[in-house]
Parts: sequence; C-alpha cells; structure tokens
Amino acid sequence: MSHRKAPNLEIDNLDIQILSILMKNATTPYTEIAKELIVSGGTIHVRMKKLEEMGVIKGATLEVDPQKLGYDITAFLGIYLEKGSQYNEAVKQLKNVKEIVELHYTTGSWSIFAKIVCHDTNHLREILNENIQGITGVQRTETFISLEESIKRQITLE
Amino acid sequence: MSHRKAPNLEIDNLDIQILSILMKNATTPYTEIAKELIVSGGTIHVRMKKLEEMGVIKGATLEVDPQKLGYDITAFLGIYLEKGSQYNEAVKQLKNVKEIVELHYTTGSWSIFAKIVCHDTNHLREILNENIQGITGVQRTETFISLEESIKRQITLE
DNA sequence: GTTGAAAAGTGCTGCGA
DNA sequence: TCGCAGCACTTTTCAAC
Repeated sequence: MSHRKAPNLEIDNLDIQILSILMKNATTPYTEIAKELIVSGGTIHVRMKKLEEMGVIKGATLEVDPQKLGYDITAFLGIYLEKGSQYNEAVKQLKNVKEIVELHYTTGSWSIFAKIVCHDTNHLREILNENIQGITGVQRTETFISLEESIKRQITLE
Repeated sequence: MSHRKAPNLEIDNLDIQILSILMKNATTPYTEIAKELIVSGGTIHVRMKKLEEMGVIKGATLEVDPQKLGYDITAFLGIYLEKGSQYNEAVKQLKNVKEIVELHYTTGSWSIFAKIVCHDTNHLREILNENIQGITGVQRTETFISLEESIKRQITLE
C-alpha cells in the first residue's frame, strides 16, 4: 500500500522555541540556537524549512528607529466612510499613501483604522488634507497622535 | 591642535538605499546589496556598522503569521485613566500583559492606546476582565476588533 | 572613504544511524 | 527522523589606494 508521509505539519515545542529566539533577534546563528536548545544545527535548519513552507515565517525585517531618520510623528487615524461598501476602493487608494504603515478594517466607530508615520505635524496635516480627505467615500477622520511609544514587541509564543 | 574626527554621523543616500533593501528583506546578503548599488561589500559593512552605532538600526526580527500560530484576533484598545498621572504605573502593569504588542500615550479621547493580539474572543474577554480592568487607575476601555489587516509595512525612506 | 582579497564563521547537503 | 561532517557561501577584517 502506497503511503506518502506528508511533511510534519504540526508545530511542536522545539519549533516554538526556535521562533521565540529568532523573533527577538533574526540574526542569531543556527549553531547558537542549536547549542541553546541542545539539538544539532541541521535540526534547526530542517525545522526552519518546514516553518517557511507552512507559511508561518513571513520573512525577516530590519527594525529602524524612525525618529533617527527624521520621522518624528506617529499617529493613529480613525476614518469614517459614507458607506461600508466603499472599503475596497478606499484601501486601494490609501495603499498609495506611503506614510500609512498599517491599515485595518475594524468594528466600532470607524470603518478604517490606520497607523501613520510622518516627519512632523505639518507633514501630517498635508497628508490628511491632500491625500486622505480627498479619497472617495471618506467622510471625516479622527486623529490620535502618539506622544510616547511605551511598548513595541512581538507576540510571546506559548 | 588635536582634532579627533568623529565617525561621519550624517546619513547619505547610500545609507538610505541600504536600509531600504534590508527593511524589505533583512536576509539579503551584503554582496548582493553591493552589486545592486555598485559599491564593494566592504563598504556595505562599514555603513551598516555606522548605522548600528548611531542607533538607527534597532535589530532584525523574524516576521511570523500570528494566525498560523493560533492567534486569530487583533484588536485595539482605548484605555481611559482616572488621572493622567497614573500613566507610568499603568504602563508598568500593562507590560506584564504579554498579549499587548504595542502601547502608546496618545492625545485625544484616551490616555492609553494599545494593540493586542490574542487567540480568540474568549481569550480577549479574559484579558480585558482579568488583566486590564483590574489595573490601578483604569476607568473603562473601548475595544476595536480588526476584521482585516489590509496594509502592514515599514516606512518608505526618502 | 572605498576597494579587493584573504581569513573566519555560518548555512546547506548528503550519508549514516 | 536526527546528527555529523564536508562543501559553498557570507561576513568580517585589513593593507593599499
């Protein structure tokens, strides 16, 4: 009887521990992870390959300090749409606003909730007036400026 | 006359281009970046070292898909404090709530604005009731659940 | 500051258990 | 399925421009 063993699609404790280490520092060498978890480097490699194939790992990104690059203002925008059905079209246009780094379709007061990073308050006003208020279906917006980011981290696994 | 030359603390166009490439994919080899920008691998290394020393680079993190790890709910919380002066103490306690991945001190309706990632609606309710409502100074909270994350990216440099 | 190449360290692959 | 060992590649260093 033919019996093809599918790659193990379960995520076990070892996988979680590997991910936990790399989520904090993606440049940690496999050999160091292996030593810490008391397995071989090859095992780390196999597990990482599995996790990539499963789509659990979306990639590795470099974290930069926006302030050091002249981006001083982080703000949140609640956007009211005339009709909920305009969501897709609005998102399409909002994708062109490079200062928007995160955008959600949310329950509650607003249809759209966005996080935006810009140089200063003038820059923020420009984006609001010129790029966002002009989008089809956008009724009005509420802005919340972040005065301090006290927590910024990834989810803690398990 | 003693004249110590400080390391060049300016960020030029080459630095920006290097950062842009690595912000999309932190695993891009230096040799490949060098080839693309038509400089040597050594130069990339020197620039990266400078950017690290300047604190522009905060680290590299592995991006995972929370849903594939059983975290299905992303929500935003607006938290009202009785007094603004309770902020520091509240943050200290909120840091222990592992499901909170981002926390800001904001202008507008709320004192605190948080992003939270959890398993399901029950888990969210648990955190709200048991971990957040009990914190000193927390008056009430407003919850916005993300039904769809349409944009998630880093700032576009220059 | 940049280059190019040598040295050190890491990631990858196949065989064996 | 895991671990070990050799090979390929990348990062790091350094003398010279």
